[in-house]
Amino acid sequence: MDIAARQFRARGYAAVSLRDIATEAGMRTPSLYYHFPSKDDLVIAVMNRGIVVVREAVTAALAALPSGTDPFARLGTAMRAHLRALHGLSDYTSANVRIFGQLPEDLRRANLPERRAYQAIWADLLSPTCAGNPEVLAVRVPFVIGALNATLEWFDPARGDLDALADQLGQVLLTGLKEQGGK
Amino acid sequence: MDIAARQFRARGYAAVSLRDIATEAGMRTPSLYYHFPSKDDLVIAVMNRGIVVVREAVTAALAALPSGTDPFARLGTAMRAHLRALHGLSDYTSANVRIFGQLPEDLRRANLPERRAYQAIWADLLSPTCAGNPEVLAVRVPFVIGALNATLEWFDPARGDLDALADQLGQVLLTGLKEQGGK
DNA sequence: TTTTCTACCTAACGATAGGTAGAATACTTG
DNA sequence: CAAGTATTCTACCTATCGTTAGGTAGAAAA
Repeated sequence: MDIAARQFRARGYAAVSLRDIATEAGMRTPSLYYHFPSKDDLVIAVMNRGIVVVREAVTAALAALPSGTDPFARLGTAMRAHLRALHGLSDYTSANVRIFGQLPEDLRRANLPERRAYQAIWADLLSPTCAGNPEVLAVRVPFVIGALNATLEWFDPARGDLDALADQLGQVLLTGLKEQGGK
Repeated sequence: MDIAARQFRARGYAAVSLRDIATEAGMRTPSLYYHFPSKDDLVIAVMNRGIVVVREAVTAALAALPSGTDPFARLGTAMRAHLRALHGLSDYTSANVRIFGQLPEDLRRANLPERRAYQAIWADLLSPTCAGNPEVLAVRVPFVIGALNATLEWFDPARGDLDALADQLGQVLLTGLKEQGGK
């Protein structure tokens, strides 16, 4: 599964064949079928773990905060934890974000329960910013998650500081572009 | 190309075969080869047009503004035009955003010149928010474009008002989440 | 000692992919 | 109308895909 996640992340869902995965794992293709009944089951397992990993990372980071922490500080912490999971922790979360849009609909549906559970965390985090307006919340939750996930397409943690990125994005999302972005 | 863009947008790059495109176009697969020398050439043409379309839409919207318009009003106008191109105008831009991450590296590289030209527009728009700090600008440009593009994964223009979305996202991006999102 | 399980193997299947060769048809122009 | 060009056709190729069938060596359990 580690190998599958790495390859899915790097090259996409359809472009990675079971042969590719088996080769890197040092075995023959059909041997994979001892561990997974089909490619679909393998990819579902990778996808679900991707959400579990990031959810655990975010909840752990929030739990480490002193109780009564300012809602905006909690948001910043969650953003940082999410970005870390995306760019550093493992390939599962990044693989999930990368290939979710490439999956046929039934595979996507299989990942929806995990995704909804994760979105619920962000709904809690963001509801203080929405004045109890559910329509605003319903937009802000996917928007923030989507904006963070989109960094996967352009930010390279090998060439830039992940913490600096988290700081900058936290500032933009919390205080807006009108706030000058200086040192 | 219209049909190819629609299918790429809906089902991804690898999942769409030349047979699918030809069938919907009312012809046989080899007939496509009269118009495009390969699938790669077809997809490159679609990808490039996708950026051209959104760039023209944004520059036209900006040109229609009275001269001397406030930089933040210009930003809001550009965001709205970008979202319109993504969700309404044509399938080329949405296809581009959807499948760019799925393409093999050489095809992605073929689209980079257009993408860079489009990013230059946003660099101009955003530089007033960065106090002349090039590192901040280098983060904010892809961040804003990526955040807008990410709406493609969760917003359905058939079930929500695109203008309302543009208003909300403009507010969040310009003034931040700390600004309560009310009516 | 007999049986079952684990973790792989080789060989091959049907389906589908992008692509090619060359004949047939449609359209335009002298 | 004839010639030539533009477009689409039929028929086929090779490569690769996910998957299945059937088997094997060795460890674990009965």
